[in-house]
Amino acid sequence: MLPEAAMLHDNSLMRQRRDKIKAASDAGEVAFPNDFTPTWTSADCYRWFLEPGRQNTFLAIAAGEPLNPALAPTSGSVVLPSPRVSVAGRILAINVKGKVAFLRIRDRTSPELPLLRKQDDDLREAQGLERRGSDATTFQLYFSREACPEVFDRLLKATPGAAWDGPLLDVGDIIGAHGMLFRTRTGEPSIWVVGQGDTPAMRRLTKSVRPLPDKFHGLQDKELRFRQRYVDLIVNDEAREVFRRRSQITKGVRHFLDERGYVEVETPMMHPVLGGAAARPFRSHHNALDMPLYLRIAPELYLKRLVVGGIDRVYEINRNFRNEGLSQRHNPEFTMLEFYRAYATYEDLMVEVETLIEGLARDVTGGTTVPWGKTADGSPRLIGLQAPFARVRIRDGLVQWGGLDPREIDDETVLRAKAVALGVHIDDHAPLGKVQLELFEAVAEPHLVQPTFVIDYPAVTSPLARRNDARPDYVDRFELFIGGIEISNAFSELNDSEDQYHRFLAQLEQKQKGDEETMEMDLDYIRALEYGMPPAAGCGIGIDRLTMLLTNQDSIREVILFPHMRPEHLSADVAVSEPDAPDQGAV
RNA sequence: GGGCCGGUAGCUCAGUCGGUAGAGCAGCAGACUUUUAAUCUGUUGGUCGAGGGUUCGAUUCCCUCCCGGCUCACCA
Repeated sequence: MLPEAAMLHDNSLMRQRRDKIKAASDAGEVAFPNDFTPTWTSADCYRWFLEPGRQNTFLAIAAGEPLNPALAPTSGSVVLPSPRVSVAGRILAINVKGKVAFLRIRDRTSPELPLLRKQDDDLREAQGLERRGSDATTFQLYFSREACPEVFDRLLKATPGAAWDGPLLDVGDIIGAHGMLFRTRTGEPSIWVVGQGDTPAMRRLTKSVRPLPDKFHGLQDKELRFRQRYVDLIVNDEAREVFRRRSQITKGVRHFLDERGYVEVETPMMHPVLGGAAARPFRSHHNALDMPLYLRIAPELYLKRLVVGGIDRVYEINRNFRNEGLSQRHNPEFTMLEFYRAYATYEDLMVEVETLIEGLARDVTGGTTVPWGKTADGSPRLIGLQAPFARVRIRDGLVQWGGLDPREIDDETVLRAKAVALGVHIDDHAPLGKVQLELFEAVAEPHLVQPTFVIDYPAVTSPLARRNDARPDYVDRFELFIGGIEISNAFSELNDSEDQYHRFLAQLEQKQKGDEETMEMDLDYIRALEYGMPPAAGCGIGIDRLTMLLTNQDSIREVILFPHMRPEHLSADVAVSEPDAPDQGAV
């Protein structure tokens, strides 16, 4: 039985928490209110503490109000005026200590807190105070029974005789609180929670019926982390950081391209004709039109139609779908940036790509040297992302890493023998160019850790790329490898409609030989080219893989919020429905 | 699809050379007026992934299946 299956059933912890909802309802409260407006975020609060004179322990009193005797300063405390603040968030820890209590909450600004805490530490150090030294992503609320006895007894402590004999709050609940800013004896920026008039010190806004995972170890099971990403995001700081960076990356890409005059577009994700890449598609069907459709494997042909239409600089960031195997680096749907630039060559795009990636590394990681996995001795492997990147020709790579003599590069017999010796499988019907490419990938990719543009691609493997003027069997194309994985693929675009037509024909021939990943003839695309596409170059960048690189994650599933999984209910159904099965005897 | 490893409390894990299981956290009861993985005392909680076999007895051994992780192959 899957752990999830068990969780579909109620358990004692959940029953207990549901009873607490009922206790609140019975007391006349709205169980799930939506009338609380936080006025400050946790980051707002932190920044308040960064102001001069607020680094050491102090007690805050509400500005303009008399000192509340319940908030009597401990001996030696400085008293500072504080604004009254309302904050809201999810409780990540409850710590009741006699007649005081501490809650740690998280809100939408929590990712900013580690940096703010560091700034705070720097200020404290400059004044001869101890660094707090914490990278906590939660913000602290302080309660004293004296300041808010009704809240304290009802929400945080057992109250004998109450509808529910115990604290009504649990870790995981979402609360709204009101109070003043102060620093505890240990210097922790906190809110002294205290009500004001009709404003209660604290209210529960949402009850969490399911208990959260272990507060220290978090959620470790990868399957549960991916299936229940919401829980992963609640309890695992690293997961939140990965997706914060992913958002920065896509924003950074858009900013970079927008600044250079590119126009963002959205083209069809359902294609009547398969094209733009070599891959197996997902098939669908339109009922009203009674026609087959493919989920797109690449946006390329539509984007180039737009270049024909006069959008000389165009890009799209969106999903591609490929009906192929799953792996650490492959998800059936993945996010691709493609951009096209008229009057540019693939060499121009190399500069554009290395500038983009260097800039993203700076924006997202703060530098151009990023850690990527570990070296053989266990220390972090470092990748330098400062431009320019290295460039290597496929034939040079075959010589350098494949141990081939330069004269053997065009000898298919020698290459195939080499492939067999290395245990690399290459189709018998593959032409020389494809043999070269596959052999190169086998021998060179492990060496392509530092960013490297691979160039000199054989024309047969690139049916949409422009031929090299001097050597028509080759195309003006590059692939960018970083960390041993392919990050980008780009080429000068073929805009000769007649050549394009014949290359599509060649694809059809490949298909008849049994290749399942060929493109189809796209006559409308040929027609578009016949109107004339300006000379152009285009580039694709795998956003998921780029995110892996800039977050040091070795699996694509760590950078996709909801990676593809087997359907969960197959196993859960068995476990859950068994007691009610109508014909249990007939097995 | 092949190979290797795994599934034990809500979570993180230990354990049982075959005699129906433990810890920490969470929960519950209590103590504690500045904690931050708080601490201390007591305590609840388990169809040991599912089914079958061997056995007096299976969570443990065997078989099948389900689910997952890693890995190889195809692919970006």
